[in-house]
Amino acid sequence: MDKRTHIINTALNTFYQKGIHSVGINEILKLANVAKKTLYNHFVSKEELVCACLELRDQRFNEWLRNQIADCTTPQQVASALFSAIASWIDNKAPELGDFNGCFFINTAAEFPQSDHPIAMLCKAHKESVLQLLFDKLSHTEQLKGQLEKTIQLAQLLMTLKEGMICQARVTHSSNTLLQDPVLLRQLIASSL
Amino acid sequence: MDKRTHIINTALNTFYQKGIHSVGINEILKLANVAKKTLYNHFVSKEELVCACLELRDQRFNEWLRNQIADCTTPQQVASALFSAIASWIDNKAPELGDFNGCFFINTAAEFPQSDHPIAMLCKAHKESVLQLLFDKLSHTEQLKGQLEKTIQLAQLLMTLKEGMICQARVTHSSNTLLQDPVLLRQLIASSL
DNA sequence: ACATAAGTAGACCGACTTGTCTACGCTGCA
DNA sequence: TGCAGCGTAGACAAGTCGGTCTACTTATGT
Repeated sequence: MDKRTHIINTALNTFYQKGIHSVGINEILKLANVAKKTLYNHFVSKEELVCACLELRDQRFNEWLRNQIADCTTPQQVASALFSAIASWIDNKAPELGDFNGCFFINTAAEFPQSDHPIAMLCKAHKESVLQLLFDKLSHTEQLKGQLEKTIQLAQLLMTLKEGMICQARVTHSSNTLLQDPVLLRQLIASSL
Repeated sequence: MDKRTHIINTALNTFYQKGIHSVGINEILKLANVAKKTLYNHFVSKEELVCACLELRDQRFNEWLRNQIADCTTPQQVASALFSAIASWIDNKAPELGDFNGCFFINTAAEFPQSDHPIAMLCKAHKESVLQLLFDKLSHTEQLKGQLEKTIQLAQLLMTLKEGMICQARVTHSSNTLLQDPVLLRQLIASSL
């Protein structure tokens, strides 16, 4: 396999499970069975490696989410698919995303509080791209066609609920089945239509 | 002032703004104008100091939140007060909680991923105590008296929305006014009654 | 066949980390 | 008066970090 992508894969897994500051370059080298020179041949610094990990994660997560909501044609279906997808991820039934350890971007942003830091900016960019993804999907439904304002509102609401689910699960180490209740879901959607 | 609490105050402010791993003991010593021996006279290690910070923060945050929802007598009022309180915190209008930098407990938990670590357990405990606080308040309202199951559900939902608001604001550096819309709020509550 | 590139193993550097220890100053109490 | 006890200032130990560098090996392409 390509050395570069192999390094990024190993680093992403390790960073996601243990955080950035807690993982040294040497640990990644051992896990990847790669010499230090090889790593610094592909990346000028640890920071650049972290950025590559964030980009890969962004790509993978968005693709996964896009697939999860691919077949939805109504806002209700989008919301239902979204929340059950997140729930299955929390329950470690989404192997593409690795063992659940919260949102990699929120975790990483917590370690780099300066908002102008390149790493923090990538975390922000990810959240914007996910919001865009939800917005696009919702805006193609019959119920929301042409209703820009309401579509934005609903996408925002879904994002907030998604983040809440993930963060709660991360800290409490248990998944919240609340948002899979179809009755509650219908009410939630109704409030934005 | 008592040296010990002065150290904890300084440490809490600094850790909250910059994260735990990014802040060395020496930085705290300088900011607090305190000798190293004094610090290690009160705390056996950095970890113990971090724990003291978490406990102080838990105390302050819960007291603040309790005050914010003190006068509420209906679930709608609780939800409304909760979300506008969080929004004002995000907009740096809650001086008791310091300059907004997300949830200290979620940020800290992200830096200590091992769930059995004392620090991670304090973070989890905080979330449970906040949930309990909301549950207690809701269970004293006329509308939810005796309805244990529905009360738990609504408290959970409010928690999820609260976490979502905070995490989103942390990463995107902007507050989301969506949850202050009374219409949406009424629908939300209605789904749990 | 041989040059060039890319790999390995790991010593090494300087900066930084937590935590200990020495030497000394101030204050309050018997 | 004298002696604990708590404080300051900061050197120091022991270890980790990111990153560089040397010396050597392997693979590839003309």
